[in-house]
Amino acid sequence: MRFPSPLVPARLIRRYKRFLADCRLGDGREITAHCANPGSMLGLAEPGMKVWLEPNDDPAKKLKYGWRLVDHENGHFTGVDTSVPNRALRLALEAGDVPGLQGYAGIRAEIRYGENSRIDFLLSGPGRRDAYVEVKSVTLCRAPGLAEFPDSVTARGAKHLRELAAMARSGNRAVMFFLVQRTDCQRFSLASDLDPDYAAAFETARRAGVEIMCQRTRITPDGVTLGPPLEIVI
DNA sequence: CCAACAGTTAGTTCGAAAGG
DNA sequence: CCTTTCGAACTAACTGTTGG
Repeated sequence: MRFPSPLVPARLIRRYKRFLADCRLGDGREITAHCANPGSMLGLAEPGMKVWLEPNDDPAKKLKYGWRLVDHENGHFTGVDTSVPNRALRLALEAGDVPGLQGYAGIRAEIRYGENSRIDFLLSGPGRRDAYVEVKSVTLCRAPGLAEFPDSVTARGAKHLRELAAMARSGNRAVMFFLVQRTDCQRFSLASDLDPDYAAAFETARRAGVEIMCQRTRITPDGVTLGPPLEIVI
């Protein structure tokens, strides 16, 4: 997935009200960028961080920049846009590049299921079980090389796991797909200390037959693509 | 009177649904 | 068919309401 417009570097001044981030551009101008991540962004919204913004000249948009990346200034990046994982995974699914999820003729997004939820991807094909795939964007890293999810309490995430478990019990494939939007991690684990309820729901889902998948992304200011699988250590 | 709980709000995106 | 509209998603902080 390529960014539609070339990103520009900036420095984060502060993030506030979930969706807003004041930044200083290279020419010294201070602007407010849209933060496409309503999560806690633990460790990723520190004032002074180098960030990359996507400019736009869309008159319908109030904010002329969107925050896409954190640049750790050591060659590594973290993607903060929560809509990127779904787009990048869709491209990879269509290209047949996702191990374990290849050869499905039908790829549909945002299909209603469960109790008023939507599944990120419903994969189907002749002669095989439907596969319900839920994608989560992983950005938390507290120990070197170890990516973790979630980064705060997520009741919705736990609900998604229960609904995936229900699909697995009723004979479908159900996949929890963690997409790590960081280039500096090789292993993945659950942040059970941050949300014990989520960790419990995860174990229940796994015992019910929900498959766990986890892949890294390759990130540059040009775009984001899927990378290799991570070792899951739970 | 205060704590606990419920509802609301913020901006953008995506895809589904509805309308022409 | 294409265009427009609509709802859901994301979470924290705030306001308003309720109950002990």
